[in-house]
Amino acid sequence: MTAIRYEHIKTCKQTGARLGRVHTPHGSFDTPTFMPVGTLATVKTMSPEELDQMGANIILSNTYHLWLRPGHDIIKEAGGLHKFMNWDGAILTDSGGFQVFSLSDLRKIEEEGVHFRNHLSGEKLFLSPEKAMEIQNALGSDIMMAFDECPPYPAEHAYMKKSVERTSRWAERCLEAHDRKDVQGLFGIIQGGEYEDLRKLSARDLTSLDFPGYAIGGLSVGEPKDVMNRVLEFTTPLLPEDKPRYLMGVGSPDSLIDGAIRGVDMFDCVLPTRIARNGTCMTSEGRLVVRNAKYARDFSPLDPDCDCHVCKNYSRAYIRHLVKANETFGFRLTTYHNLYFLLKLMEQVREAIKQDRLGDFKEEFFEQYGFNKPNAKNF
RNA sequence: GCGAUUGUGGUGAAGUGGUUAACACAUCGGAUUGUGGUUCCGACAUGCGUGGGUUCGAUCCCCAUCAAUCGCC
Repeated sequence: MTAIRYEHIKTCKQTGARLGRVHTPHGSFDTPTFMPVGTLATVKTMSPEELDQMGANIILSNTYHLWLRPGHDIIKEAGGLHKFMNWDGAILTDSGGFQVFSLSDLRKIEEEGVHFRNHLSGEKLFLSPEKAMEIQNALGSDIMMAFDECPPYPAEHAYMKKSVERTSRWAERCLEAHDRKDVQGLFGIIQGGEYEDLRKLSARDLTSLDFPGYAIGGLSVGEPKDVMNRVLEFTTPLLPEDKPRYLMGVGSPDSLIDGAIRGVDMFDCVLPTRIARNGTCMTSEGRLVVRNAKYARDFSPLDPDCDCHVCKNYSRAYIRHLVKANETFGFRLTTYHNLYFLLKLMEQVREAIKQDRLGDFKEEFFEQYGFNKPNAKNF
């Protein structure tokens, strides 16, 4: 019995995008989907009730951060992460592989694992495939991620090859160490940077291990958009059609659509929540920096086309005031709206796939959002 | 009325007889993609209360004047 099962519903005739449903021990969710990020066992500023209200049914949390604080032993004692944070939907945990590279300046990679420093205390730590599995088993997430290496962009082919091979060996060790396969599914992570031969190598290694799902890692690490799209184009066809595909760390509206078109089912990103805390919102007419002075007397909603709780009840002027004054409620409003915006976008993407018109939808959306303008912002 | 002290950008405040007058906050922009909630980067005083004077040169020295604060009548 496997914890995670992918149900393919249909493929968009116009683009090849997939409509599907993923079943987990904590409910099912329709794909393509976006997963809000809750690093420290909370999607910053949002309550689980609000996440539920906005339509989220899977969130991401973090092995690395929860290991350091409060400690996975405490969460295990609480009865697992779901009970600990009072979230009954699905949870995916990142393995800590990325954090070791993004948060720590001192790190040393060995075959056994990675030595690095705790970004909070400076204490020396060691993370390995076995340790990452032990922590995620203790957390009890529905989807666990393999411990991988995420090299920076750009990286030399020679280095990338070594890294990919090591990540494959680590993936095998993860599978070996994971001992709750009946209630937690472990996803493998395809690496290989921008190199087609290495993506092939990585995909071949990992698919031979038969994971219940596959992630594409090493993208959205600073490479241009066209590189990401090209890599996706030659990587998703290497993955089995009966398993979910997860593009890690991607969350700008255009990338979500471009990813879905290339066969991706799941996405996660800190972008909507992070920019929300700095007063930037995603709207159907593009990015809106609500803290800008021009909104001081603008009593219209963030997005006139949005039917979320925030847009129905609060004005730009009010939200700007709260954000400028550093009021928590302001961050809550912008965060709620941004997450709703992306969840709604994915709903529209699914509907477009259903109607075999995702290509048309992309055109319309890009036009309205402003991605087609010469000096278009990234998101 | 007398005495003392102080007058530097929106605010609080450094500072020196000599190129671009610190810094902080506020303000105004920008950034942000497997999380930095109090993050990062930029912009922002042609002028140092006002008027004279000394000097090659004054925000910094001198005089006058105005203002504020404190104290005394």
